[in-house]
Amino acid sequence: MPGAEPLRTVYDRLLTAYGPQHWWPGDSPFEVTVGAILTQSAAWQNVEKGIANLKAAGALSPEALRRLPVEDIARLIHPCGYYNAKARKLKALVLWLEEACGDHIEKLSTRNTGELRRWLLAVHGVGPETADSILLYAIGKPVFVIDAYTRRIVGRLGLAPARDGYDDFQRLFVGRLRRDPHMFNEYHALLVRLGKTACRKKPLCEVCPLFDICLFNKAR
DNA sequence: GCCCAGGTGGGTA
DNA sequence: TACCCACATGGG
Repeated sequence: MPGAEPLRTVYDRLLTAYGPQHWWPGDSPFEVTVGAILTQSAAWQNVEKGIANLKAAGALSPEALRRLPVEDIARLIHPCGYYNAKARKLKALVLWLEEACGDHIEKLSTRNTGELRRWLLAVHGVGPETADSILLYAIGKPVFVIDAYTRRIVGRLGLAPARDGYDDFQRLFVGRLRRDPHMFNEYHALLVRLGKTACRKKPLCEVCPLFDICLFNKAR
């Protein structure tokens, strides 16, 4: 595949350095889906607290979330931040799940990926990253998730202009790599791992597996 | 006290 | 279409 080499190199190096990341954390496709909403512009540590609260309250199911008043959901997910906004988003999501698949997320795997993505994007609170996280991590579709870490890292490697849009970044990966959900899953998780550790702080650059090919270092 | 974390929607020019 | 802002907690 044309242009695939740099992306393969990055993947191989990250996998060697960090090993499999076993993503997405979550006991069920529904928990993964809820996590995709709660993690919007939030630290995962806070998301875990919200999910634990939902579990403890017996509220981590589509039926329970449809039944609960939005104020109660907001209280349970308080640690996640934007709790009022996210409570409304969860409501919209579980209403959609009932309509889309009768709450059986696994049934969605047989549907056309593009149609499913457009359908998800029409749900309040589901943008491109959230839709793709659900498609890949909850449904197993071969879509590449682009997040802030991915943009930053790809930009620093000089593989794409940092101001490119979501779809531009996605085409970069999907167009140059084989469409393998397992590899896309691992690749995105590894980019987040890198972003959370070495890529976050300048002094840690020396331990970054991509140190020598990072423009950020060459410019210094 | 400040910055940022696995974004999205709505309003305005 | 392209910005700008609201939405909010918790850890470093």
